[in-house]
Amino acid sequence: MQGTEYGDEALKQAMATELRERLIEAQQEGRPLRVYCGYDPRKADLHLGHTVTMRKLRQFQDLGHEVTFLIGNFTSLIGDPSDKDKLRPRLTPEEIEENARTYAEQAFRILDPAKTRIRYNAEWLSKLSLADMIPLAANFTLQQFLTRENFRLRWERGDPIYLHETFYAIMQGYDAYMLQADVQVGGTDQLFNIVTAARKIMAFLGAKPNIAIIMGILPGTDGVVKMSKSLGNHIPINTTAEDMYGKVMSIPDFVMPTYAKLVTRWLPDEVAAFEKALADGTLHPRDAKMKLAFEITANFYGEEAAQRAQEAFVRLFQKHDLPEDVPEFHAEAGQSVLEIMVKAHLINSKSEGRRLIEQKGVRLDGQVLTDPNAPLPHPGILQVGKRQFLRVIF
RNA sequence: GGGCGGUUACCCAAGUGGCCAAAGGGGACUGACUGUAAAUCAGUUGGCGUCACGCCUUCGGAGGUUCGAAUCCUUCACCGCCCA
Repeated sequence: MQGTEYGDEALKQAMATELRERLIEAQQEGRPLRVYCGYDPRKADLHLGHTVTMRKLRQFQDLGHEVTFLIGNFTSLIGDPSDKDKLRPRLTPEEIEENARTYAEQAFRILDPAKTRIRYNAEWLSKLSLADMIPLAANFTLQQFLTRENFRLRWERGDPIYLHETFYAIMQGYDAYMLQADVQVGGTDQLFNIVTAARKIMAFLGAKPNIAIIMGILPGTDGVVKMSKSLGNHIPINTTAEDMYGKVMSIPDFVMPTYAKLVTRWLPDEVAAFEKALADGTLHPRDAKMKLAFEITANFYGEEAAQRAQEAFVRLFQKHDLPEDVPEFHAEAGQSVLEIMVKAHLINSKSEGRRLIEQKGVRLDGQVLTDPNAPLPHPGILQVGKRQFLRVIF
């Protein structure tokens, strides 16, 4: 149950007990547990936050259970209650398919492809009729939805709550039923969908309710707010080992334990030891973070790449040396610093470049440049900000 | 259907005729410092230029009033609250 977050001890105990019972039951029936988690492929690029549930699925896989990676190609057409005010462009089936493919591709950096079933919920949801929906919907009251924090807060704030958003939970419950799931994994934002909706619908349709594994939410690089691309605090999966390593190094010290729990392969004992060593000072926070960054990077890019990323990090930020590979740029003699930066896409606008120069953020071979319009005095290594380098040659 | 209120930069949010490229917070970026791209402190955060000065574009869309509009008027779109 490492990294789980039920927000209620009784619920956690109930789920733990039920999981134990279900394990015994499955064993007697000579079958593995059926575990699933659903993902809506609205965006193609995943970040670390998305991998928390995948890691939990992977653990189940490693223990020999049957894992289904459910792609919500139907639910994603309708929309997720969490972002409400943006009009979502309707994705074409081709776009959804493309997103789903890259989604699965990235997910397989964590999941074992050979042991993962991929299903699409349009397979059954698109066939439900209104007549089918009525008895399903009759399991719920508006009051139940309104007690859900997510909706309640919006209700109190006077934010819109659309009618179709209530379908979402019902559809997710139906997914669980169709997959005959023993266990459903999800983030804390899925608590209602999994515990209230899915269990109710499964029971109503005569199946055994699924057991909820509710994972904590991974904070972003700011350490506080949920990781999300639109907030700019995310660590993308499709990047480089160096970038991932560096981004992990930029998280605040206090969230290290959370990261250790949610996005490493470490066992509970190891995490506890890590936490303890940090708390009593036997592990230096910097070394702890390097260990964390190494583990996370190795997980996605392999040990070797993680090693290289770590070396690059030490060279660049601890010893202030140059990175190994510096891109080259052919400048014409007489080109100004600003022009070179724009041409090499180091900056987005000339104003941005001027600001950087004013802030002493641009260096040539270690010398701070002060005049944006002056021609580059000589070829050399141009450093823009902390981490952008360019070998300028004439 | 009626009445009232709202729509501001990456996000949240102030601004009700000129001192508004637009307060504050978050995020992001830069510098100093260091234990690191952490923490802390300071700064920057629409674009362009002949760059301590000027020009252009932006406050939901389109028109209008005015010497001058994010601010006033008309209209359209969307949202909320109350009434039906």
